[in-house]
Amino acid sequence: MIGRTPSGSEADRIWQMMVALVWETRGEWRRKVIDVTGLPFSRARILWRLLDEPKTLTQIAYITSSDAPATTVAINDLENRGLVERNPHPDNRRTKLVSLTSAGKELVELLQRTVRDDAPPAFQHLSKTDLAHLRRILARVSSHEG
Amino acid sequence: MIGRTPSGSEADRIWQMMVALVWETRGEWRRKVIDVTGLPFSRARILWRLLDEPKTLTQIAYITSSDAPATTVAINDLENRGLVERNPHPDNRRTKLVSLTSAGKELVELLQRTVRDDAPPAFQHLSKTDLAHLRRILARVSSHEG
DNA sequence: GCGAATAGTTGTGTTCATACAACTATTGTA
DNA sequence: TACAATAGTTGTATGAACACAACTATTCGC
Repeated sequence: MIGRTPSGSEADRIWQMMVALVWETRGEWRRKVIDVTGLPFSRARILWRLLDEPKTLTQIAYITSSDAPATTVAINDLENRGLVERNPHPDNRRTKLVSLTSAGKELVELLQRTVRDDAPPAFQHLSKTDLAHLRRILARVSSHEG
Repeated sequence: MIGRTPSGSEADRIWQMMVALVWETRGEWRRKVIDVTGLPFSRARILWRLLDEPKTLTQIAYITSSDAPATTVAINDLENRGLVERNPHPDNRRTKLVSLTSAGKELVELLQRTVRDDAPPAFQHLSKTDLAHLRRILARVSSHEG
């Protein structure tokens, strides 16, 4: 369904090729995440993001682009499953820091090990030169991001 | 949440960079699609796929990786909105061909015009050479797909 | 200290997605 | 012809996502 929007520039068209390529693989990957974790995808996604560092509910709401009530419910769910815990914030007693429990951490690490987001076959067959080009270009785009 | 799976090859790592890049843009894009069409995303997606050619319900179920009942419901919805119609299949009276009505076609074309999936800014700033590399590489991957 | 703003919780209602069971109609085949 | 497989429909149940309204607790600015 992507790669069909005829937008302006050459960059846009190439971008859309890239989106199409990636998009096609996401369905299966998503299902695998759900399978391995036994969690709804959006919950698994929160766990993943907590691996770096604990986050407040407001931060989580922002990341998931949902609102405060939805976030409370999600964190309640994860807390009930023993994957996450609320801790008091050192500086502000209004806010709570959500962090992974050891079980939560293990689950994310399991996810990383089992649901390998490997490149599709055609991608694996690219030449070393092409891969180098691609890496360089993507790195450039990523670094200019945000 | 992506680009964090430490898989094997260099190709895998680059692939994951690409996924991360694309993934970040999808939320907003999805919301825009919902906004413009006034449809749930999954419905809009079906319309999009029908632009090429009419499809049977089984084909649509496969594309959306949902089952037959869900597909019937989705198509009923789109039909009630006047965006889609069921026609008899010329060769097989069991199957029905779903095609866009003129209103449906107009909606998809509106979508294509308004929800432009433009490349992110950093992408726009790539050199002509890099864009050419990228185009060539992506084309190679796409053509080897499936 | 008081009022406004912030952080989070609880509860409600709606829409979507998903999965399954049971059914009709048609086609293909032993 | 009878039986199995295919295509689609209807109904039901459940879980998720999303958006509000109303609330408590805490903090910040005046």
